[in-house]
Amino acid sequence: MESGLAIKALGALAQEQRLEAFRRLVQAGDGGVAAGTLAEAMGVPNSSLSFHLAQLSHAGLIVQQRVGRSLIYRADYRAMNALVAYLMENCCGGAVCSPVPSSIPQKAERSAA
Amino acid sequence: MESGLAIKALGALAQEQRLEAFRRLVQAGDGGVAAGTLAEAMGVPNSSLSFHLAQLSHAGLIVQQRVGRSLIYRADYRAMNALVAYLMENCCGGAVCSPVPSSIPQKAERSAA
DNA sequence: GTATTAATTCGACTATTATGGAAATATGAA
DNA sequence: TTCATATTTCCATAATAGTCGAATTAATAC
Repeated sequence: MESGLAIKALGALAQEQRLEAFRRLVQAGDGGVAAGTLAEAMGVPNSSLSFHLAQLSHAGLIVQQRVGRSLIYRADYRAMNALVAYLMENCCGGAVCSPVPSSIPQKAERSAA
Repeated sequence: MESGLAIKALGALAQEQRLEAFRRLVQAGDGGVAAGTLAEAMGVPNSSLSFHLAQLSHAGLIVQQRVGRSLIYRADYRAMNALVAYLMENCCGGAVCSPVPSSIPQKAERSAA
């Protein structure tokens, strides 16, 4: 991933409503969510959410698909993977950034405290 | 990591100069870099870089330490770890986000000791 | 065709962020 | 103390981002 795209993706996620919207889309999985449904669930005006979805979309983090009158949005996991990979490669000293998802029992905390 | 802090960290990295500054600090490792040295290396006015360093600092991604007349800045790897972990847990479907950046040359020089 | 539903784009506004020179603060040296 | 260095804070300004009602486009149904 190129740094300009990473910056766009980071900026897209760096906002309360957008982060929440993205999280909901991730949770919704492959089925995705229609724009209006999402706006109502979040208690945000349609036009505001539309603005935020456009930003996420422009950053490549979500994709849209028209189904009848609705526009279904879905998280693009590959883009998210690419972003996480970028951060680990470029911002974690080139070494392992100890990714450790919480479900895995942890052996020991390193010197950290 | 709490979502408010994640948003701050994401926002801190979502800017060209700040992302570059952070990357340079990561590369510099434990020795850190003085503010002025970094500003000159990046070709950015001192006052501008100071503003950006303050943002990174406020987001918890870097720390500062005075050494004589200089202020040395260092990347805080734990904060970065926490951010990556947050993204993987909350924005990758709760499952593995297939991080695997294949072969990274392990640099081995880090606080682990 | 008109009406209804779903969503976006427009427009006007407010708020936040970024920029960089000048002034202020902090340290160390003569 | 006075001078030089290192960096921040202040200030004014420019630029970008966020908000949301109203107008517009798109699809479907009657």
